[in-house]
Amino acid sequence: MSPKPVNRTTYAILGLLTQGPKSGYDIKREAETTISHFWKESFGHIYPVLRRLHEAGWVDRTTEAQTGKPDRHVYHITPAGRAALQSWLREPVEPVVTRNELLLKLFFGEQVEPFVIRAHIATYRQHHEALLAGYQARHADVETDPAKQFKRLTLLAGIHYCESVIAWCDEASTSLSD
Amino acid sequence: MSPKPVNRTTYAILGLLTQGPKSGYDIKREAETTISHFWKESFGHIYPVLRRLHEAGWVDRTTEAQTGKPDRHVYHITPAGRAALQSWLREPVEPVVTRNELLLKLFFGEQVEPFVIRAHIATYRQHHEALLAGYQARHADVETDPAKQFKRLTLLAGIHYCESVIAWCDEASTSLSD
DNA sequence: ACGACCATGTAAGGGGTTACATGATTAG
DNA sequence: CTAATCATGTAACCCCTTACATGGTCGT
Repeated sequence: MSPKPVNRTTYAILGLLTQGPKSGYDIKREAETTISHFWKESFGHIYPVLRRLHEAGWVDRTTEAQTGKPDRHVYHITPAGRAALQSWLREPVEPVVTRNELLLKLFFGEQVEPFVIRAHIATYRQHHEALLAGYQARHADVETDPAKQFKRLTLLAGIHYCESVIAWCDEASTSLSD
Repeated sequence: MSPKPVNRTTYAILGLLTQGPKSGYDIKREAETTISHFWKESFGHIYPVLRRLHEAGWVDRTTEAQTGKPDRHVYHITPAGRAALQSWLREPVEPVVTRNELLLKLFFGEQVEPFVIRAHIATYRQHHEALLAGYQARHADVETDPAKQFKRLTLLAGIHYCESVIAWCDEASTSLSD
């Protein structure tokens, strides 16, 4: 019940735990299949944060002994954890500027031969086309299920984003070829 | 001429120094007026990095004595620094997943009353509308100057991005009101 | 035989932000 | 009189990733 953990990993984990008890390993897997298009977590951070969540009383822990593997620690969100998550959900979202390395290279593009930047943009476009295809497939899977509305909307955000990137790449390529 | 600095701040600084010699203070100001829509730097990082760039021989430094202020250190990019920048510019851009806190809150939206999420989206939309207006104004300023093509394209990316966010917000709002 | 999956955790280290310390000048 | 601008730098701190350590089972 001591120092409140406050980083964003905290809330990602608490959120995933509202969908059922999970081990650290489960949390990683679940994050990869559900929120990975806008959120990544690593084991090296998940385990220490789970420990702090436990100390803060935001999660309970049960241990399942296993043979040939480390004990499996299963975490359950507590009412205090749920309250902490809700209070975070209600807080306003601070706008942040995301660093974009492609744009940084483009901005200093005059320092290299034009084909270098054109190639970067072509790769960037391809990457976002692949992402888009993935999002569209996953979107189709959840499109008609009203219980998956929130998930659907996060995928829709990805779709819009990729489409805008692709359109920009095309404009930029044209502009750089003149 | 010792340990190569390799972080991204390094290259942002080197890039800005190709446009003329600058002090740490100048670099911060310049970053804010040119690349701030996709890149932020803080003093607490600029000064130590400049020092390492100097030690690596990627920048030269001249000192201007001043009255009532600390000495002004002006940094000039060296040929070695320029080569380092170019080699970085030629390297492929690694795709990264950017954490998006709004989407994380949305994903766990069922944990709070619907109006909470709707309000977050409305704020998000407003914010991106304001950004869009700014980008459009700056884009108009550079639209006809072929020497500012790269800058123009980074602004265009911001415009596309904001438009896609706004369109998504509208779809999401409608979907959440049904 | 080899890799993937299961399962936890630590250690090292980098990258970055914020706050602090100092202080003169100038504009509103 | 207050805030902003100029100007440098340090210290504390957090957040997070990568690599390491360990090792059994299962599929191909």
